[in-house]
Amino acid sequence: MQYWLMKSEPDEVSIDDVLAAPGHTVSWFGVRNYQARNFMRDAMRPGDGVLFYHSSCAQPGVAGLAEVASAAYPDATQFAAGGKYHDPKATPEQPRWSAVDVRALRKTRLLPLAEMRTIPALEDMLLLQKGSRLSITPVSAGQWNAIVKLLGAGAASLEGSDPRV
DNA sequence: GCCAACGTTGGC
DNA sequence: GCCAACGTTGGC
Repeated sequence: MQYWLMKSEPDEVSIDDVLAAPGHTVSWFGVRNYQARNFMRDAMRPGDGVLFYHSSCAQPGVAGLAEVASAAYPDATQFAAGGKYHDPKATPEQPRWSAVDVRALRKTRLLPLAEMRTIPALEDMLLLQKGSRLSITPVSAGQWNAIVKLLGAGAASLEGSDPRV
């Protein structure tokens, strides 16, 4: 079991959007960074915990808890000629980009980026490192537990009695 | 809108 | 393999 932080622009896909989707699940497509792709393709497993982070918005920060809901599969948008995510060098035989399904578990209070920066237990988070821009980053168990604690009782564990919405 | 920082591309 | 140019990210 591993933990991840995944960034989404709420104008595109917010935690509310995922909770409103069928099965509270969406396909995480459109990643076009090799490091982020490698995390999805090589390291993510169904059931991994996900901090759902809102980026490029007025109030950047962790907005909810989610989980990885599938193994990685080829991102279909890479094959769509004329589409925003088209990659002319990708073919169905030799796909370049991967996606996973992500299921929202619950919306939390917003944990602002500025607050995260003040918490000693989080100082090593990749998200907080200078110049870090990766849209998917691994989160340690200690960082996960510290954040879940900050977000309040009931969020303490993904394996809890009923953490789902 | 600004701009620092990073990733990718492509000429050489 | 180097590195300049360009594009993107994302906080502020």
